[in-house]
Amino acid sequence: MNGGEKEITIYDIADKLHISAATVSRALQDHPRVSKKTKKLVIKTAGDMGYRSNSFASNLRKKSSNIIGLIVPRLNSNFMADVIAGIEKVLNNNNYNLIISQSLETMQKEINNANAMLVNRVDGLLVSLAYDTTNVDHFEPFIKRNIPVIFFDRVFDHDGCPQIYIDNYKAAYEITSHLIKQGCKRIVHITASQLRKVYAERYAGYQKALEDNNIKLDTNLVIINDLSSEAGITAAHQLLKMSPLPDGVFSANDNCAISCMQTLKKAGIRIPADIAFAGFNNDPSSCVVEPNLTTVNYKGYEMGEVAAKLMIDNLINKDEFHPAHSLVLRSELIVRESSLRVI
Amino acid sequence: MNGGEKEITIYDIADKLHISAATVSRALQDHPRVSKKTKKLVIKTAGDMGYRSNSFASNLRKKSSNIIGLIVPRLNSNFMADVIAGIEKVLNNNNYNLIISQSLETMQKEINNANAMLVNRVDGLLVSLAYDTTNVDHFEPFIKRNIPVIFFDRVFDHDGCPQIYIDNYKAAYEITSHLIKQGCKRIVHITASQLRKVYAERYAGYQKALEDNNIKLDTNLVIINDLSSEAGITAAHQLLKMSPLPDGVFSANDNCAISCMQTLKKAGIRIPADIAFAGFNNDPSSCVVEPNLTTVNYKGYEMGEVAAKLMIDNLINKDEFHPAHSLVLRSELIVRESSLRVI
DNA sequence: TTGTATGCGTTATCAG
DNA sequence: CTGATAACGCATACAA
Repeated sequence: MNGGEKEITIYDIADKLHISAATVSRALQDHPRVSKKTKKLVIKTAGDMGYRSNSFASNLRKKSSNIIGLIVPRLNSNFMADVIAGIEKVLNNNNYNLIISQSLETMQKEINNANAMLVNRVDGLLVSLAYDTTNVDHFEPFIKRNIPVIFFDRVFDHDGCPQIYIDNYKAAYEITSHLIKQGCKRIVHITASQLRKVYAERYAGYQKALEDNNIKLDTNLVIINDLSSEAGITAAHQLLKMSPLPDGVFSANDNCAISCMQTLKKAGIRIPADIAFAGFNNDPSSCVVEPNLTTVNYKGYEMGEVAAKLMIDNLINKDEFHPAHSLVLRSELIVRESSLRVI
Repeated sequence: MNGGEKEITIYDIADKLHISAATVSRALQDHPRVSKKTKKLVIKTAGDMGYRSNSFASNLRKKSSNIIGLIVPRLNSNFMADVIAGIEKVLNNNNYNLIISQSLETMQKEINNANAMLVNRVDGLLVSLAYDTTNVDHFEPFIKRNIPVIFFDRVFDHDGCPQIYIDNYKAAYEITSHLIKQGCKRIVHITASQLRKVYAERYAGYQKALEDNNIKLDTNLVIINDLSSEAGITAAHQLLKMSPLPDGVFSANDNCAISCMQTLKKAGIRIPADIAFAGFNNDPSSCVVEPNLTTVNYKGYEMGEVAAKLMIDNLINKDEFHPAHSLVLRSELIVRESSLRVI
């Protein structure tokens, strides 16, 4: 019972104009070997008759959908919203559409989503992995079929899958070094699942900075959680129980840093005098919180654009040989009051 | 050149098992009139052969895509990210997929997006309108074809299109009354395009609250912009030039309220003593800013869930008669320090 | 420049 | 319970 009247097809247009369906099809595609006059007539008639091209039939014939799939851990984060906005803009400008789903940080749902994308016959897949994803076998069916799979942010090493990310190691090294320069000696690091390279590398950068400054790594100062606001509050309570009190915190995201900082402030801790703080992401809230949060600027929008552009390039030059080149985007340390000690 | 080997079809499975393609098709759909044994065998063989159902062909036959379209003004806002997360969850649980696009607040792009959705043959469309959309003719092709169009948040009155929103008039009335009770007499209202009912009704609620408290509306105190952070800064400078200085601000979103508040604070204005503040949305930043911002809690996630559920209901009972009922969701005033004056 | 004919892979109808 | 067959609407190879 879909729609009162029957849908118009190219045959209906052909009948009306006493030409063949093939010509109508060609005219609608702006095929070079159709006279200007017929094209104009066909397009006008199509409009008048309320024709809409049937993408099912067209896709079936062409074996491509012009749809790109996107699988992310969560849709509702500032960072991811920016990424998606960037992706959508680029795809839309290139006449591709975007179909999205979230894994909610579980590998099982990520697998289900991947299968749905496979059945929906996306022309390419953009992926940022869930916390607990241990392998990427669920993307093999795409790779086997030469459907490009591009990882961004939460990436995975796989031959044939380009990756887009920032130099997390370097950024973490810089931010930790900065804290040390501000006089911090007992720096807590709050991070998430070490299965994800982003977090493992931030941790590694933190370690290296300590080492280069002759500070021994104290694993009691490393807290692994899910970097949520709630986790930040819990972490704050953990910190308060440490003795001596840490004098610095480097959280792997702003969200967690902010709630942790606020909880500590309520407990009477002075930021940055007692404990200096640094986050990661440059969330809007990072320059709302007082004192403003030192962080790493890490533009989601740009990452989305770059990922989508790389996808488009891959699809356009599908026949040519493509080394799976990866892209490392720039990030920058933004020093704000939360880590600045007046000396 | 898509994929090295040929894609497996139900015919290949049929050949291998020496049964008909029809039986394979039925088995894969778990059709009741297929023996358990055949079903099991077919499903196993399909898996072994690396079969994936061809949704193009299937959709072509069934004339439905199981895809829902979503058009929003911007993807990267806290509110919208929550909405989308809610929508995706519900759709995914019901085996529908989500295809999204953003109008970037322009009607022209909204029209283009709508056309793309039409060609992509979405089974239903969820829409939140751009600032400058003056009519909804571009959704007529859907309505004509009985494809459900549901408006949420930035809605439009149209017979046959359900709407989901909150009572903006009431919320604005409450928040303005609250400011008045705190002693505010010259309350600035910052809002956006009055083409959008959400903003027009908030403005109306503001006016009504003034009126009920015998405060004369002063249109010089009403600022219309795009509610961005930048607009908040500009608004702050406008406020500073007003004399006498206003003693309250009700901004139609938190984002703008926060940047305005921060700018005023830097200029030496005390919040709430000199100027009391209230926003709208309950953005995460609203409880990070100091003083914490009084606002209206307005859960995007729930709105997304409700919209998606209504869509699913519509699609499942497509044959039955459906009055285009609308839904008004609950919202609540959250009073925080930004508007609390110690008396 | 246009027309003819065919197949893309399913699902649904009908018959057994 | 299973099989044969006919659409679904379009794009393209081939013919004219």
